[in-house]
Amino acid sequence: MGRKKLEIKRIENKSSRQVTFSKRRNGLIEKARQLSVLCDASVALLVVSASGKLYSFSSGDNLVKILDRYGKQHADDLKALDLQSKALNYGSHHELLELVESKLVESNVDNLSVDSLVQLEGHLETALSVTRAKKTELMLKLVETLKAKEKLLKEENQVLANQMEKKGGDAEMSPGQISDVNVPVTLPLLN
Amino acid sequence: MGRKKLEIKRIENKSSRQVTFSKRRNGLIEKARQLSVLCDASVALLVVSASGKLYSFSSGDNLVKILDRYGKQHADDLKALDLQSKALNYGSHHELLELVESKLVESNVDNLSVDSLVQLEGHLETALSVTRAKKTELMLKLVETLKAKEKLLKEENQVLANQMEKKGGDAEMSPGQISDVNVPVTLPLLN
DNA sequence: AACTATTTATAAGA
DNA sequence: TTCTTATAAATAGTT
Repeated sequence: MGRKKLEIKRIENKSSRQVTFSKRRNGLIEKARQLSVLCDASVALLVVSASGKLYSFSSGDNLVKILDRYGKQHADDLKALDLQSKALNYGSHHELLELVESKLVESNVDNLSVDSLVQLEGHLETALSVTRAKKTELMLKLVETLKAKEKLLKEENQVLANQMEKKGGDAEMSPGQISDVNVPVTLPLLN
Repeated sequence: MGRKKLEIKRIENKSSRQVTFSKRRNGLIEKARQLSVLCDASVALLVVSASGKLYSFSSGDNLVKILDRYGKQHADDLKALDLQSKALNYGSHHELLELVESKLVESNVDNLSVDSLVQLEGHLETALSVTRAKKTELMLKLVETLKAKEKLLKEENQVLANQMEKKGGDAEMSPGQISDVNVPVTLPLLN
């Protein structure tokens, strides 16, 4: 739907690929929203760019908003615990379960229809997917931050080493020895 | 994009809502496919109709195809075990984990970049969501089947009761007493 | 399911 | 990125 008909195959030019990605992603998300509103459907959409950035839409707005805040908390925890993600995963599932339980209690389980349970399950699946993807995004950011820090520290180290050299003296330190904070990044594949 | 501009709010007329759902769902899935191809992005789309039917798209075709077959196996198991889904859930996760492990071994983990791991995680998330939703769909079908069976049996029961009545005699059976197979359907909310 | 008048999305260009 | 605009695509209402 543009000036020319576009073949559906990978766009080789990088910048036009990015522009198209941005435009079509927005369009897709808007279409997903419209479908969920118009037809009363449960819709979940996850888009991960080639560079690992997450964009998502979910019709389960309430839960997702809760999980957005939750995701921020998660980010802070990750920073605090420095990638000790295992415990956090259990934590997150636990919290989510509590949330679900309270939801079920407040709506009087026994009177729920199979249909509404199925719908709830759909929302939960979505919320879980979004949470996991968000976690990945946050971890990526964290990794980038750490890499940036590492780079700065190495530069500082280099400067210091040069200063030592000027002063002269033994017991020199090779650059990178102290500041080499190559964090062992073990991504949890399944939560 | 039709004869008239349509407000984005729930379509009240049921049949036009269904028609619109069908059209827009197809459109959305096609758009999702195009985005993933054109821009080399990982896209997952789940749509659940108000009646609980699942439609999905995922750019991780390989895994999803495997999981489609896997879903059929799952269906057979469900039938065999008569809704003893708890054990099956563990089974499914276990099998999926094995699949992942073999994938990782065959591609030599140590050489994988963070990016490709992230991409793999995305695919797995999708696959898991699809599996869970498919499971729900299958369970719904199973429930429908059982309800249909129940109805047939009740009718048969009624016929038999009438025949008994004609013959005359004591020790009659009230209809529905034997054939009342109301299965306690406890849907597992989180797998 | 098709058709078709319109609206919408978007490719290219600025 | 953002805006503009010519054109392709999607789809609302109709048959």
